Amino acid sequence: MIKVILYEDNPQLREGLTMLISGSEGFDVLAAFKNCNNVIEEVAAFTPDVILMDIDMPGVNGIEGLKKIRAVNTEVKILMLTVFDDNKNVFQAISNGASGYILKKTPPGKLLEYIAEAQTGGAPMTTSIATQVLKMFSSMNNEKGADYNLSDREKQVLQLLVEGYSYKMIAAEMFIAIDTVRSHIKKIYEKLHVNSKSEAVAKAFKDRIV
Amino acid sequence: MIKVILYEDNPQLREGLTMLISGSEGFDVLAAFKNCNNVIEEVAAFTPDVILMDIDMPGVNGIEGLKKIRAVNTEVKILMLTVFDDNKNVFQAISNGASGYILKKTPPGKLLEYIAEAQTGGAPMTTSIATQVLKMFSSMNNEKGADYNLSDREKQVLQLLVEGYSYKMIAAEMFIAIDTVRSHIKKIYEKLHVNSKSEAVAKAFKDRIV
DNA sequence: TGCCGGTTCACATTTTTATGTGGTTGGTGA
DNA sequence: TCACCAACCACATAAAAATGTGAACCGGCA
Repeated sequence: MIKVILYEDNPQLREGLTMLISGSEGFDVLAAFKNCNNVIEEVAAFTPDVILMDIDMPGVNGIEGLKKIRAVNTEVKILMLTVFDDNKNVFQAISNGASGYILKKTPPGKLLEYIAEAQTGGAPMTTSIATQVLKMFSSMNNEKGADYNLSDREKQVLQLLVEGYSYKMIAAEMFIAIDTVRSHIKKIYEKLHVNSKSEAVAKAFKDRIV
Repeated sequence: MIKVILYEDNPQLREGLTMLISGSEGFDVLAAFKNCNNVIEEVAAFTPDVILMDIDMPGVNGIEGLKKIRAVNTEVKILMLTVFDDNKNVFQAISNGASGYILKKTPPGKLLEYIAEAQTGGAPMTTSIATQVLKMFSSMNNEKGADYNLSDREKQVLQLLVEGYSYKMIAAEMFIAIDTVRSHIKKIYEKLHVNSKSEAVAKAFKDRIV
């Protein structure tokens, strides 16, 4: 028996979901609330397996509710429920430890399936959500394009600079003279269009050269 | 009719998948290859809707194949296929524009469903993969914890350091004497446990102080 | 009230960086 | 073969940064 509690401000939907879930074999709705004002106490009292959390609620919204719960409980599964596959909310939800993110228009059968998946540790999401998540990821990491034509040796020097090595230490590490380190760094600065160590380090981080 | 091409080095699996997919209503396997050596030409020649790409292939592996395709074609759907829900590969795949990521042990029915979902723009993934993706996301954004008790003024100085300002420029920017800048920076170094500008900058980036 | 931390400034010294101007070697490609 | 460039090294000088010591002012807090 999977124990569920429910946060949803719309009375019709709250009733509907409760009936749907409680009426299904293997599921039980312990309680349903119309806001997150006492979410911590309620979760502690009912110890549910899965929480269905509407995002668009007046007062304390679902994301806030999620944060509150996760601050004290990292175990319980929390499924975020929303009408929109809104970019910002998706990001907020999953970076705050939501177990899954599903649309309200999900058909009843799928919904139950998702709850069950969440309970066993899966991360159910509708494919439209998954698409968003993937897009966010790929937009985040792809832009490493410019490597500024740094040579291998120059990259190595830059790497050590980033790790806080002084010229002397780099020379020792790379078995070359300190003056050679200097000339490498001079070239690096030219290629990166900077003129100080810290700028080079910052640029290395920003442009993900390292 | 969904047009599929297939990259898989294992002959049995290649044959099996081909038969499964081609034998299903609405699906057709145009071709199946055992490596990615000519992936660009092949994709251009067959113009498939969906590509099934094994990750663990000798020679040019699936991730490389993915990159090659995405370099010239951002439209075709590419489903990555693997035996492991390996963290690094998942990350690599989705940040390089994979349309979905599924395990080989996925049952045949589900597999066809996933291909169809991919074709219509969804992002199919098994729940175990989705869990990984979510974990990656939340681990990425949550850790800003340590702010090292920097005072407001110290944060401001650090901010300017990161942007490549010299002591002199910081003094001018903040309307204080250069010696004051020095003492701020000294304190910053103490709090961050570093002893050079570039280390401080690197730490600021790593720990997301800025 | 006295102490603490943040902020401000000053002076002095050493170390590190930045810049300039050279040079040698070895491999690559026209 | 010759030009080019990465990688190596040297010497010199100016600028910047790191370190040390000391001190004044202010606000909050015990």
